Amino acid sequence: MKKRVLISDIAKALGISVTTVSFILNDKAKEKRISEALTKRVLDYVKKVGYKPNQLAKSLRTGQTKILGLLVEDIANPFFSNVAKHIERRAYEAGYHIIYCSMDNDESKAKELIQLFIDRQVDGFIITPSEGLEETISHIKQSNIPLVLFDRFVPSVYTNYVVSDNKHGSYEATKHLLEGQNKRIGLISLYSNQTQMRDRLDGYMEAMDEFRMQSFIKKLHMETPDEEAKDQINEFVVDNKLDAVLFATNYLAVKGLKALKSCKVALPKMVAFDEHTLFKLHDPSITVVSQDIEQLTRELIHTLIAEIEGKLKEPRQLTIPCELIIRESSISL
Amino acid sequence: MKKRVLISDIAKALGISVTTVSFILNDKAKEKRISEALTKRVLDYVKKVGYKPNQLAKSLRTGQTKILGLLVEDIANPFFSNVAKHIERRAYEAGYHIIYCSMDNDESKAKELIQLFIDRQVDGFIITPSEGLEETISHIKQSNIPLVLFDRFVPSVYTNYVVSDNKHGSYEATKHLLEGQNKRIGLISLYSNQTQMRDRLDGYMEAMDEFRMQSFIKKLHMETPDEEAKDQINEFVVDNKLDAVLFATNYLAVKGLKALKSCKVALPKMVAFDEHTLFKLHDPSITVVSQDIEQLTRELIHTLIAEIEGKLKEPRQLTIPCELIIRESSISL
DNA sequence: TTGAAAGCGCTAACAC
DNA sequence: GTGTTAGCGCTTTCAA
Repeated sequence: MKKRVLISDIAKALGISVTTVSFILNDKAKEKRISEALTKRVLDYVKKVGYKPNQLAKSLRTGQTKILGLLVEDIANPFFSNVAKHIERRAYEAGYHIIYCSMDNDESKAKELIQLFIDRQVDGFIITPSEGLEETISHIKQSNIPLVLFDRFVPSVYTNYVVSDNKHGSYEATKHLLEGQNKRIGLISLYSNQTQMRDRLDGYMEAMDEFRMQSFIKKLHMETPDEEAKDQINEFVVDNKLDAVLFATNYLAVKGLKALKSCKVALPKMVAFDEHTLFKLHDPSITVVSQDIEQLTRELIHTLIAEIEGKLKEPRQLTIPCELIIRESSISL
Repeated sequence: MKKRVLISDIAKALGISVTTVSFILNDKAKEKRISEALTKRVLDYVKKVGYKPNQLAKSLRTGQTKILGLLVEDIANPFFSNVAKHIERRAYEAGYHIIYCSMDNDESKAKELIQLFIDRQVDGFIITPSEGLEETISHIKQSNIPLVLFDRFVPSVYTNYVVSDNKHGSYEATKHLLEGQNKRIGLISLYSNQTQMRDRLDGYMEAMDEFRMQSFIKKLHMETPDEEAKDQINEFVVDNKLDAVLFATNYLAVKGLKALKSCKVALPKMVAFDEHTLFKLHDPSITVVSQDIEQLTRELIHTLIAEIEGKLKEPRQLTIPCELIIRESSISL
C-alpha cells in the first residue's frame, strides 16, 4: 500500500509552496495570476503521482462535504428506488454523493437519522416528509441547511419542494373512468394527512362532483396486515358494487390486485398511482397515473444545488404534471 | 441558528481540559481512571447543551469515517433495492452509514466511483463486482481497505464474499422441472463470466446431465434492446419446442414473460432466479429460486464489520442456500 | 487523574 | 505571483 501523497509533498517536490499548489488545484490559478507554465507543471505532476486531495481535511476546512442526505419513505418501493437511481446519477454529475436511508414510516427513526445527517454535515437534504416530521423539517430549515422536499410537502414550512401534480393526475384518472361509463367508482387510499394523498383525494372528488356521482372512499392504515387489507378491499369493492377503483398508490394497487384475485369476482376497472413493473405485464395491464421521474429528479437536484450555492432568493416550489397512461385495466374490451 | 458547541467550550465551561472531556466522551473514563463524579458532570453537561462531536474532525483525526460504500449493479432492480434496504438498516444499527451508487454495467464509471469512494475514505466496501473490475477489486484489496463482495465474486482475488448457492439453486430448479415430466428444458441466461451466471449454468447442466436430457441454452447480451430480446426469446422457445424454461435472472424472466405473451403460444413452464413483486401476482404465479436476503445481508455486514475491526484473520467466503419457491408456473394444473 | 500540545491535511488571509 | 502560517475540531502522546 503506497503512502498517500500530500499537497505538501507536491510543493516540496516542485520547490514551491503549498498555497500555490492549492490555488492551482482549486482553479484559482488565473484569479491569483499564477503563470501558465507553473500551473501546467503542477497539474502534470499531480496527474503523474496520482494525487487526490483528502476530502475530509478539505471538508473540515471548507465546511462543504459534497454529500447530500436522501431520506425516502422506503427505498425498496420501486418508485423510490427509481427516484434514488436518478438522483444519485445527477448528484454524481454535479460532484456530489448521496448518503441515504429509508424512514419506514418510523417517526423517531426519521428524526434520529436527520440529526445524524446534520452531524455528518451533509450539504443538503432531500426528504419525502412522512407524518410527524413538521418540526424536524422546520428545524432543518431554521438551521439554514439546504433542503428540498419531494413527493409531498409540509404546508406549514415555507421551503423548496418538487412534487407531482397529484390533484390533476387524480382528476384525469377519475374522469377517464367516468367517461368510460363507469358509475360507481371508488377510491382506495390511506389514512394520511400527507399532501400527495390529500391531493389525490381532492382530484378524485372534483371529478366525481363534476359528473354528479356518488363517491366511495376507503382508507386503510399503513400498518394494516396484508390479510386484513385484503378483506377490507374485497368488502369495499363487492359491497359497494363498484365498477371501477382508483388506487392512491402503487402498493395499494398491488394489494388490491392480490385481494381481488383471491375472491372470484370479475376485476373492476382500475387505475393506480405510480408505475410498477408489475403493471405493464399484468393481465390485464394496469392503467396508471405516472410521475415524471426524469423531470422530478432534474428539478430536485437543480433546486438543491442552486440553494447550496446560494443562488436561490426564495423557496422554489414546483409542481410537475403527471401523465395518465391508459392500459387495459381501465377500458372496456 | 445557534452556534455549534465545541469540545473546548465544554472544557472551558466546566473548568477542565479538553483531554478529559474527550476521554469521557470516548468511553475511556475508567481506563483513564477519571472520577465518576467528574464523568457524570461532563456527561450531564454534554446532554444539556446537546453537544455533538464534529464527525469530520473526528474522522480526519482517527481515519475512520463510519461510512460504508455500497456499489450495486442497479439500485432500481428490486433485488438490489431490497438488499440495499436491509444493508442500510443493519449498518445503521452498527453505527455506520451507507453511501451508494449504481454501476449500471459501466466499467469506467464503476472504477471512477470506487476511486471516489476511496478518496472519501470509506471504512469499507460492499460491491457486486461487474465484468472488468478484477483489477480494481484487487487494488482495493491491496490497499487493505475492508471489502466484501456480494452476489458474485472474483475468483482471481482472494477476499471476503457472501453469495447464494446459485449452482445448487439452479440444480434444484431444473430438477424440479425435470421431475414435472418436462423433457425439453431451456436456460435463458446472459453472456457473462460472472460467477453467479456461471454457477446457474452449471447447476442447470448438472441436472440435465443427470437426467440424460439435451440442454438448450440461449444467452443474451445485457444491452440487447427489449424488442430484439423479445424476438430472440420467442424464437428460442418456439423453434426448440421447449416445454419449460429456466431464467437466470428476474429481469430476464420479466423480458421473457413480455415476449411470450406477445406471441400467442401457450406459456411454457417456467422458473426464474430472484424474487420480483410481479412473480407472486402474475397469472400464473411464477416459481422462483429465491435468495435469502435476510441472511445474506446479515452475514455481509457482519463480515465487513469484523474485517474493519481487524477481527478477521482470513477472508470469509460464504455461500448461503437458496430456496425454491414453487408456484403455478412450473407445475401441471 | 488531568492538562498541554502536537498533529490529521487542507484552505486562504495576510505578508512580501 | 508566491510563501508563511493560522486555523477547521478532534484525539492522543507525553508530561506532570
